[in-house]
Amino acid sequence: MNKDSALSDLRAKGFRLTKVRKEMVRIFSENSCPISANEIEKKLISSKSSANKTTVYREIKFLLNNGYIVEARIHPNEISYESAELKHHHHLVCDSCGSVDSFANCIADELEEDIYKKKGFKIKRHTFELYGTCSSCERKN
Amino acid sequence: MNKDSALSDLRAKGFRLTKVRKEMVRIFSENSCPISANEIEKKLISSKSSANKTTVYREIKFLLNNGYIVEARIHPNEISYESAELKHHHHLVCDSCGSVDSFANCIADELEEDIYKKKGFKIKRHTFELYGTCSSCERKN
DNA sequence: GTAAGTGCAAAGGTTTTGCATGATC
DNA sequence: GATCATGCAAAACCTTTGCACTTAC
Repeated sequence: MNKDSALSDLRAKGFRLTKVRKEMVRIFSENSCPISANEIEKKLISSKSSANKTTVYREIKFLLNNGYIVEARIHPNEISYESAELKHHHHLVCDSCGSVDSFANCIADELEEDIYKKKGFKIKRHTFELYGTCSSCERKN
Repeated sequence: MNKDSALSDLRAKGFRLTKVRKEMVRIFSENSCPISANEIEKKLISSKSSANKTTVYREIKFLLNNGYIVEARIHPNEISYESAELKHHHHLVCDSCGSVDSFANCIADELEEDIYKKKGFKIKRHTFELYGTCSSCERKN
């Protein structure tokens, strides 16, 4: 998402522009890879805008409910989030080093009509994450 | 998985056939939809073979490590599992009623070579779950 | 009998909730 | 000054670990 347009958008909708909110909007706008509540908390500390974990969770929920960010489940037992404005894509998660790359190929759209016709199931969203070994870890073996 | 072949397989490998293990093998062999530790615990109680949650988790880990079951992440904050012998498939999860259907279409295999050529990333496994509204919930609206 | 499997209690990690305080508009 | 946002403490979840007991072989 674009930081400035998101902020003026939020203001126009009557939401308050607090320190944490502005910082989190900035973090998501500058970050190309999904991040967890824990990582957000660390980034807030680094930028000298530290916030309570509860606040981080509440702000995540706020940005999620208002469509600024989306979920990405790249780690077990931890939900990550990224800007909703990024072009539709999915992730390549390395099992060895944890690095996250992204790729754009996706057939969900093509499946959508087919599955609706066959099963009457209306797809709204989907997850599609690939796990394996990245090139640099592959070279080490 | 086939219950009897799984049990004789386990015996052949020198593992013990305890009550919980036999029951869980049966549950996974008869269940076509992914289930969580919590749901397994309930099924064990129903079949009068109740076991401690810890035991359920340990048995899940055991069956997972030995290749009898696989993970399916269809719910947030909860891991589900299903028989590893089912033909490769993915899930249609209804946001309204929670029902889980499955479908076989998957492009991960086709992507595999392409992504390896382009990025050097070696895909080992993947998630692909579709969320939306099932036909019966769609009719109600 | 010996190892593998179990139960209990306790703890780890992530996420949520209640309530009083503080900041934004 | 009225809400919305925050912090703290506590709790709710899911899952794991340590240790003593029990069971399958």
